[in-house]
Amino acid sequence: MRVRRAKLDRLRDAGVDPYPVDVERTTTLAEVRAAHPDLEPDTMVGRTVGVTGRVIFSRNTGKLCFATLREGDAELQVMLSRDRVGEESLAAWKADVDLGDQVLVTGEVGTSRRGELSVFADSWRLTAKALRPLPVAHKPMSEELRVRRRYVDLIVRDEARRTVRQRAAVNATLRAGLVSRGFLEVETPMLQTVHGGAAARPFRTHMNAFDLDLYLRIAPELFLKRCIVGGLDRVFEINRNFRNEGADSSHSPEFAMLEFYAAYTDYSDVAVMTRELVQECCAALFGDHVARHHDGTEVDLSGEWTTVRLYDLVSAAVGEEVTPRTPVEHLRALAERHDVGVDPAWLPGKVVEELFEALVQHDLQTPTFVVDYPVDTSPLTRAHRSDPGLAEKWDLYIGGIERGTGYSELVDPVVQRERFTQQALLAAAGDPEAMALDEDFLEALEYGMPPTGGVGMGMDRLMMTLTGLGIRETILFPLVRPLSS
RNA sequence: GCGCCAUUAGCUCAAUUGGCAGAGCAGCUGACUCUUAAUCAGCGGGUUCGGGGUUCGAGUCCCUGAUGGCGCACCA
Repeated sequence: MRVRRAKLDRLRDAGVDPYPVDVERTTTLAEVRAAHPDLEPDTMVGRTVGVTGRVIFSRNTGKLCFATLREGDAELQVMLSRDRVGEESLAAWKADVDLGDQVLVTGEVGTSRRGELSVFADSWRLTAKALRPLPVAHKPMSEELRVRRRYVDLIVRDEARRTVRQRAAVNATLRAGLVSRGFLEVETPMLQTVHGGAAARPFRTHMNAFDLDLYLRIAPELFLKRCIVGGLDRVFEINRNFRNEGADSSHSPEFAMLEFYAAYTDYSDVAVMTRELVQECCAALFGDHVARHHDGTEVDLSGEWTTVRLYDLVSAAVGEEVTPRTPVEHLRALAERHDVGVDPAWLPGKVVEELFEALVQHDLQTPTFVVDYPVDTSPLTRAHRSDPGLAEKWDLYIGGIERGTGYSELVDPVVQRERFTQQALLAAAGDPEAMALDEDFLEALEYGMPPTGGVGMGMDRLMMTLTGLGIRETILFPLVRPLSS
């Protein structure tokens, strides 16, 4: 760093602009590679180009210097010989150019005697001097440094760049897939006066102009449903949610979520759409419906996906039939028998879900829709059309982790008000994640909402499903605790 | 929030029972017109995460704080 600052000062004193604005790039490294795929060794093509890139390797054999430039994903060798650039310019290259610097090299395209495609420089100039050295190229960066200095990670590591592209491809594929199915992309508030749509603790903030306490949204659900009330029959949103909870390898305090709602569909219809959309994303990345993780693991997402009822899975796991009518005392006894800790305040449905999470969830490796959840833990879902005590809800499991959820939405304003009132009782009893009563949302429902199916799917989790990476690798700049000075 | 482990040169890591803090790469100086993780010769580089303690002596042991990783809890 000190040495490079000194070089920078020396360059400025010599009248060299280390950060010029007029750089005569005529083509990209990728284009040069694409245009000359199969040249014989030691040939010149008679074409002069101006290429730019960051110096990532440098080799000096005296009167001939080699450097490897990288620009995005493309790499190309440049060669600087005394014969072509002259003694003075070659000496300046050796003295001034460090690994990590960005340069413009103008010269003829050809191949070295060893056959490496190269630009034979006639001239060169700095386009951006690097004051900090790149990390050693052949040792992995620590995970912490990769996250804290993602820009360096992107310079150094192919996989980091690939992950960004894959995420962009998944976003584009989902948008295209939803638009082609007649969905409209909307953007709903992230600053909300009442947080709702999920059970989670919110971040709080304050608006000075209205002297108003606000929440960062934990889900867009209640606003997207307002869209349905307003006659926008198919809507979706891909955007950030914020939850003030733990951060680990599968949870980030801000995370991207896809939610979509379609009038005149139910939870079975939207399950099919969800499967198709995930398969389309997989195909966009890998060409078919098998996800290839970076570590070589393959995850088969093809074909129809299994659908199993929650109570059937729990019944099988505990060895006796469990139904929505099973008394909560008996459920607690079953939990104790299987070493599953339960809170005495929990409703029976919560105990059943806990049994599922402890005994079944991690075995659901292949894509599985777990359907028909207890109604008492699903306050925004309509009751099952034929099974009392159940709600028309599914959770999608892949690799033992929940990847998304879908409902036949509760549209009855009277029942919805009762559900909110029950949540308020839970909140009064000390449950910090109980949903708040949203009077404006209830008013919207009172104008009449058509039957609607809806889905929420974490985008980061989808990326994890497809790539096998941890959540902090799928997010370009994940939140990290600041270093103390 | 709780528990366990880690933090040493720009980067990746060593350092025996508590006994002179080291290597590779990067950097600097020099040689070399076909290298490609170039090679060869030489040189410099440290608040061992911060603070306190035990000891003749601490990277190493004890206390404390910071940050990170993993596990648990909560959640998606």
